[in-house]
Amino acid sequence: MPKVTAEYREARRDEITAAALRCFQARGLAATSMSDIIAESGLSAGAIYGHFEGKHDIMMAAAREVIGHRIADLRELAGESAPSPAEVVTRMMTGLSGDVAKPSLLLQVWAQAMVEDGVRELLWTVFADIREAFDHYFMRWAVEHESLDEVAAREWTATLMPAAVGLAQGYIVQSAVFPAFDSAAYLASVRSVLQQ
Amino acid sequence: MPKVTAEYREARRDEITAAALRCFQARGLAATSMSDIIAESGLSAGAIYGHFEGKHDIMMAAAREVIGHRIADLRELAGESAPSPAEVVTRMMTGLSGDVAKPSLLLQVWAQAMVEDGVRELLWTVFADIREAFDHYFMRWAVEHESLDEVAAREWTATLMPAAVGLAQGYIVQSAVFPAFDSAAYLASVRSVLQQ
DNA sequence: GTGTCAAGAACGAATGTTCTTTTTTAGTTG
DNA sequence: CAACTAAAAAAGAACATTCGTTCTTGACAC
Repeated sequence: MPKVTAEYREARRDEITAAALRCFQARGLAATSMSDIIAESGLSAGAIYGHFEGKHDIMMAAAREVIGHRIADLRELAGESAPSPAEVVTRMMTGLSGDVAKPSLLLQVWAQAMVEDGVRELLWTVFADIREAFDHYFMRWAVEHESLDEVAAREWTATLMPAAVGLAQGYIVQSAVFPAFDSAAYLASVRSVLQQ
Repeated sequence: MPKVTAEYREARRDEITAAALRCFQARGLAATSMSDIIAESGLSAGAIYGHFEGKHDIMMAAAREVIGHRIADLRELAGESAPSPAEVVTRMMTGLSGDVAKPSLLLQVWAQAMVEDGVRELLWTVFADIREAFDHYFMRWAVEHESLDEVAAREWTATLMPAAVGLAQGYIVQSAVFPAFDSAAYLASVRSVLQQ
């Protein structure tokens, strides 16, 4: 029989995850040590190991936190009137600001996925979700605004998809790498190449 | 007075760098240890520290090796007849295959740049070079094929630039992350959004 | 033989994790 | 409602291991 409520435990977990995210942001995913996380959280080693199995477990929780949020943004578009491809991609990118998922953290997660199976699989499912959402919106746009039949719309969407995803990824790379990244200019550029 | 020739020393350095690159590719930049590099190179700790100051020094050499090659490709375009933006971006991406700069390694370097000043500065200079090259080709195309005057060409280029760079970065991310990445489809998609 | 190179044992510091101890908690009893 | 209890959570010292680096030794080139 537990001595604290489930809510309390979950809150503690979130606390630790948040501290870990701050460390990952500052020092990088791989370079962050347990001591760093312990110090940042203000807790002790024993406390943390009561909530997570180990460093790998914390990293996965942090990665989930970081890349999971991207989907929610896209779902919100569902209610609005059929958005153009440029609007869909724009939403994906602007949703980043103010999120836990700082671009530099996303970059860290991507790099970690090259090396760690768990992160890679997590990343695949998220990218699959994003593509599915893009596909939904693009198809609708193709039929309603480009006046294409189902077959032509499918082809049009398939052609557009890689570049649309790539533009979103480029946004993340550039905003992470360049200190004076001009977000508005990038969005304008995206609108321009995706024509409207 | 050295007992071996300068060529011998440089060859040794390259040997070590190559071994390090193999390790970085397999285990990731941050997770690779000196023991890994020592074992992979077949040399000893003493030998390696005779050629590099330390791990940081090796990482920088590897990073230079990885991202430095991107420029050479672009320079080759200079001779050919004014390439279209799509051709420029395509060249940037296709040049990756068969290079030391495997996309997954580039991703590692980008992530490392978030954390290590030396790598970040190196990355900035490379990206600046790439943009400069893009700028050169885009301007020429704007004047010769879009019949724009200098001022309009500059604006046209500025609008196109962020997306063009982003598309190239998206290619790297996708080819690194997705096991079944369809390179040809991506290139077709780029040609499509950059119209021709 | 003198001066450089390579080998690999050796070093302290830092790593992720566990273990023991102390503190806190919720539930029970008087 | 106060005191007690059993159990769980937190603290932090302690652990073996691995880290990056240095040092000592022997081998080899000129």
